[in-house]
Amino acid sequence: MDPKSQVETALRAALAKVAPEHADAHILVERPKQAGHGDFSTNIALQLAKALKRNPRELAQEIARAVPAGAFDTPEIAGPGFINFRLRSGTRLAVVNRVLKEKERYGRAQPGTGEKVQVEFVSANPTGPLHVGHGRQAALGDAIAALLESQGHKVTREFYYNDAGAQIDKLAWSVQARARGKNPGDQGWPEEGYAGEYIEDIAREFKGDVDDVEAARRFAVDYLRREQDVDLQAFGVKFDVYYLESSLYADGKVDAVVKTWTANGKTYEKDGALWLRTTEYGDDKDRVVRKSDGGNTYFVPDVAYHLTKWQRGFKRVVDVQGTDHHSTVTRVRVGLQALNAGVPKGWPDYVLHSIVKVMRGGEEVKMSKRAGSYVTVRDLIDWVGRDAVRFFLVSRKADSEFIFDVDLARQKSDENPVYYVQYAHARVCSVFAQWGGSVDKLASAQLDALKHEREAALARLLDEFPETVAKAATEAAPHDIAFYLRELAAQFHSYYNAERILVDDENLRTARLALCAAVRQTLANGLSLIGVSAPEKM
RNA sequence: GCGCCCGUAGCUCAGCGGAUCAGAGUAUUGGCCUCCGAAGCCAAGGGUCGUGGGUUCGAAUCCCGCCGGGCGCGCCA
Repeated sequence: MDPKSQVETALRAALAKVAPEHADAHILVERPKQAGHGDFSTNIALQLAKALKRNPRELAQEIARAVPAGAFDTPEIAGPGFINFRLRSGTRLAVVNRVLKEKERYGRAQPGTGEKVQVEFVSANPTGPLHVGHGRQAALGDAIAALLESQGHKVTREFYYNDAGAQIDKLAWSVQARARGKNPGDQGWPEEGYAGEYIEDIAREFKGDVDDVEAARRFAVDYLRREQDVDLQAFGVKFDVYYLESSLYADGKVDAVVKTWTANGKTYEKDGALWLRTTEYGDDKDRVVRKSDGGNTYFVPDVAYHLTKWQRGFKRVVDVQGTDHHSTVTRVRVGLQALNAGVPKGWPDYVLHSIVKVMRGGEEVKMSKRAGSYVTVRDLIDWVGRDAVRFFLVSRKADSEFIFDVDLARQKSDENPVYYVQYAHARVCSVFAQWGGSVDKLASAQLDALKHEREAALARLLDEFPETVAKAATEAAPHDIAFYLRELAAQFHSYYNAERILVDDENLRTARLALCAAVRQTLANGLSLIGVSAPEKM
């Protein structure tokens, strides 16, 4: 049993004695930030003081006395009534052996114990190169998928191509116009056409009949999908499923959705259009389903698509999208409800991310040569490298605006958090290279010799990793991992500077090497979750 | 106007199922390499947590108003 569970179990037992009527109360066990407050603490006495009409400190005292002896010293009472636990050194250090035994599995749940889940992200229209917003989605989505996998879930990474809408027509017309030698703004240039340089490339390589819009469309979509794939590959992101919007029409799934709504009595005709009574489900107004010109509005295929997700058996679905699409959240959920297909009310989950601003040389960069009006993922990777892009884009809460400082990310120095973490990993590798012994033997190393507070602090942090990962997975919040890694790297660098690892005393040397190996393993495991490499040399 | 999100140190941001929560990085200043990688470490200064109320023994954290910013409010996707 891990130390935290031991503390929880002991507290539960104490509570049963002191306050049997609250024996099943929720016991919050925290890890105090200040080492002086021990390894764990609980505010349970403060929580129960009122109900029991007791003085919180006295109650805490009584609970503390009732705690069965275990893997920790006698609990202390502090502040208004906190109970602080200090682990015995051996208990605390045991995590080192655990990490070395579990290796890349440390921090992961038993595989195959979870559910079938899906993360949908990027889902860029095939109308141009991927921009930085897609990059943020790719970094977030892939990390969220990895986090869910770490909890034992069977995860499908899915990319949805809107290859059937009006924007594709514009793409085809733009390519056609370029192929005819027209430039943006010329007579005959399509309204709201795509002006980026990449359209010229596509037009140049298009060898088909210029008058055949269908051919131009197919060629352009294929071309851009290939290009996006190349970028995603460079970013290290792989999808399991590419789902084409056009297939929903081909399979009749879009029409089926409209039919079901109508059969369920959820629609009505007005002004020559077909409306869905979304207000029945809390929307602020009803929505048009079929326009007076006969076409569907975009949210019909969206609902049809999400219905397939449900029918494919995904218990949990996370959609990663920009906040500019947040109005679709309600509509997709409501549209699914109106189908009476047994879809739960708040399904699916959404992670909405804010915009990314790219700063370089103190100014915002808005243009890219290739795409014209926006900075591409490829630009970013070319400028700062894949690891830095990944780490940066994942290091903020999704819903906060993100300012990507290109100059900072380029620096190979202490100012750059990516290198800071990777450097910690490389540093351990360097020590092991010098030592030259067998790391495998360290898994069962004796650790009694580790007596410094810095060593205790590292052990505490290592012990915290699994719950950090679990929380990040539940909350779909990869930035927790980035912050954890920074903290672990900081603790390690500090330790490294203060104490020598390769000392003459063999016992101490072995124990310290084991600790370092555990740090390295945990850094590598964390970096892998956010798709960043753990280099042995830099 | 309505809805959602955001407002924490000069700058970029964590913390927000209340207490042991005023934090990190960066910038500034001052130290540390005959010693396992100085891409590192140690130390100092810096914030009435946008603002005004409310709930609570206790609020950056929960509730309401206001101010400031973002995004949505199409028979566009």
